[in-house]
Amino acid sequence: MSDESDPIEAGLRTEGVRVTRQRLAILHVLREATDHPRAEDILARAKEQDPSVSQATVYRTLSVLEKAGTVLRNEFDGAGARYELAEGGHHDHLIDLDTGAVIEFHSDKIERLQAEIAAELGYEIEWHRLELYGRKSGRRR
Amino acid sequence: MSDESDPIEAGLRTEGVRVTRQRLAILHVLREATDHPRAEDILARAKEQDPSVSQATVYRTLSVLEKAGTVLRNEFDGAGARYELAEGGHHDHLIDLDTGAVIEFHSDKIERLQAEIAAELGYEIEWHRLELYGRKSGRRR
DNA sequence: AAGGGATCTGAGACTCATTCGCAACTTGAG
DNA sequence: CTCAAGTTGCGAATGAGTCTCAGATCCCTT
Repeated sequence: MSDESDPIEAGLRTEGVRVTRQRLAILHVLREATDHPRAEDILARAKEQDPSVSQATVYRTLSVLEKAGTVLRNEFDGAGARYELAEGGHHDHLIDLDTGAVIEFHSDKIERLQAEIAAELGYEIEWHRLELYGRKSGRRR
Repeated sequence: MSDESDPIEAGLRTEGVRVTRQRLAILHVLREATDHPRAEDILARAKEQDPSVSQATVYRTLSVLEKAGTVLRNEFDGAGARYELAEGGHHDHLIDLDTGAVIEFHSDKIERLQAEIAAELGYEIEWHRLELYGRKSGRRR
């Protein structure tokens, strides 16, 4: 069941993170997810695969994976954190205020400007968070 | 004690928001604040001026003032919201990871780029959140 | 200046996401 | 295969923020 050729799994093992059944289930959920699920959703989906997964473990695992750099935590709306796998490079988010859909985007220009601004203020950016909240053009509010 | 010539106060009154002793105390705290205080801090400081102010009222008032556009709510670190008066135009934040200091900045260029990107995706931005987390240049991590 | 109804407020109960404590169970190095 | 260290499930605990409700206050009206 455990695919030793999996790069994420191997990476975790290398970092001394134990790869348990529950963690694999949660990782699997994140891989399949096309949305940015909340802990609650992740728990529900992980249970389908392994009913023994508990809420506490979901939170603990997400925390472990976040520290390992495998998972990213977002807080779009203030109704609980939403998670995504960190694969595929850095990106920011555009949240559709009408549907709640989350669109990922990336702009080197903006990244560069951010670094410039920080430099002007005498800082070096460690990380940043950019979220755009908007509606499809031409929609009545 | 109530200064009728105060623009914020007058504005609220005009919008049908009642100006109470407690609300004035909270408003006063926000005016004096140079940091971006949390609800907890605001409560403590407001109590110095008017001991009758309660936690519930702080939250309710901040919510009322936010809706009125008088106050801005931020969530920098995930340890509770931090507030600031909305006067002085839009700006973004740079958070010093070493000291926790919050530096305000504004860049028309970035704002323009954000709008462009959103437009390309078929969206119009309603509002956005940009936070840079960094350290003073040349500091060892 | 006085009346009075809608709006506010304080206190404490309550919600909800997230974290903890601990005994039992797994993982993985040797 | 063994066993210490790392994990897990459960349920209790936490903490920011919200709600309920009776009493207090604001401020429009007269």
